[in-house]
Amino acid sequence: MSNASSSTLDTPAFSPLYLQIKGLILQGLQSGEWKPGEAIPSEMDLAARFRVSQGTVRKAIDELAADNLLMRRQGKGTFVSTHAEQQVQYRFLRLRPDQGDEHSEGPARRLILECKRMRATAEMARLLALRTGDAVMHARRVLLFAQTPAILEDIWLPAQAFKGLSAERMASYPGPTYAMFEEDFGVRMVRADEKLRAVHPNAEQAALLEVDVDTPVLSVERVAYTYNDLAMELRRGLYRTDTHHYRNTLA
Amino acid sequence: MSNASSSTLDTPAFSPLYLQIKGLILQGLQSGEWKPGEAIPSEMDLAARFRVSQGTVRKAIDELAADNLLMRRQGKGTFVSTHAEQQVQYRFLRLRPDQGDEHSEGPARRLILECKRMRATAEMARLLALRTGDAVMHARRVLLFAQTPAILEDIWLPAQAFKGLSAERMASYPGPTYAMFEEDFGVRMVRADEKLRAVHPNAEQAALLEVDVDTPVLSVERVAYTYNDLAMELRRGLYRTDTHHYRNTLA
DNA sequence: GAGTGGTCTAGACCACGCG
DNA sequence: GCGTGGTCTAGACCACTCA
Repeated sequence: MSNASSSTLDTPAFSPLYLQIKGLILQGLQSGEWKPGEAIPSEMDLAARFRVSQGTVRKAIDELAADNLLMRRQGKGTFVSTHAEQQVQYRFLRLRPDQGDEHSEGPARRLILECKRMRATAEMARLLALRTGDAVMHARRVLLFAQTPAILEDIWLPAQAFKGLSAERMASYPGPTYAMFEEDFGVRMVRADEKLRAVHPNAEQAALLEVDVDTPVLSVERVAYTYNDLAMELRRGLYRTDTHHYRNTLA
Repeated sequence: MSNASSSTLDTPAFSPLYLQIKGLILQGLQSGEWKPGEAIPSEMDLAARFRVSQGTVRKAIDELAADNLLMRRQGKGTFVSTHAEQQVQYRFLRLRPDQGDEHSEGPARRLILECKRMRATAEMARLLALRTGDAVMHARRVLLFAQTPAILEDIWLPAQAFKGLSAERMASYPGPTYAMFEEDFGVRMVRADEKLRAVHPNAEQAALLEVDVDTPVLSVERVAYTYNDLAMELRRGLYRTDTHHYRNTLA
């Protein structure tokens, strides 16, 4: 493995071996060479393939595991992370009941209110790295915990990557929506940014959440990214926080 | 370095060497052997002291650095993290202006409204691992960005660890409050949990934030911990989110 | 027992900061 | 030029999984 050197620039773009290996493994993940839930080759195999020592491969995998892109399991192998079959379903959902542990309420019920094609507004285009007017899929749904509406969400997706998405599929898929995105469209969300605000719902939103229009609700704007920081989803949610709260840990 | 073995339990409490080393370094941090901002001994020195190889010390330090307890600086050494002199001031503050980068507004202005001793309520006691009625310090303050009130905060601290805290000191200290806690009281906050809700301010809160009582604001309850998961601060904040938002990243 | 990841070591060399 | 952390290697052994 040679160094990515001899650039014409002054900045040598010098990169340690293990970061180059990390990039190569990342390429395999992006290209779909290894799919979510599958095992990647053993450290020894990768070391032989890339002509480096096992320790160097290990350091690359360590970082990818720290980023939640890979999961190591001693004695078994290293696996591509997935939103399915993960002990914690809803990996990106931070809403927790005030009483009781994590999700003592069981899985959420979903009501799909809408799912149709539309054209991206200027702001959607900006956030999703599209052009204004590009086709996007728009879905609207309500999540209920313990028979009570808790979340109203609008989801926008680049139509090109999500051909064939339907309300029926969203309603019938058992498990997290992000797991369905992996299974049906090969799109794995690896990271997301959220902006939170306290707002009042409008009349329509209030009705769907079964609250008064003067009940404060938590507005959550999320942009989710797949490999290589490519934005693939815009989500605007309203969370009821009268019986739940948004939990966060700072370190 | 021997293994922490021969327990009477079935569970061997077996721990890899590097984790034991990590624990020993943590002890040094807790005990104040190395203070925030100072350098700890070099990897070679620590390896000699603990009778292990440099690689084992390195792995222990790697984890402590990943936890933000230590900062590595190539060519210089490894330093104890601090809330002061950190490029990002306000490490635990997630409020960001809607326009402009991080804190284009410059440092916040602080108004200290109150700072006095009181007795812990049952809930404070529970969150701070005290007993109901134990002495706590209570401070109330307003933070202003760009001359506009943005945050109203109540802070409660175990009085025993914060003897001598005064409104004057809080107002005059240049830099983050958490840095003052380190400097004046030797208390370093390493982690915090937050619970967020959308609420309405009461009349007093609304007046202090210069908003109407029917303006939704973001309620942020924070419990901050020092080494060893010891709770040392309860903070209840109200954030205005009309010109700012709470930013979070999920991975 | 074979194969996987996990730990530990020892040694070589590189990149950076500073006197 | 020296000391620091950063990278890379090679080899040994341990712990876990599964056939």
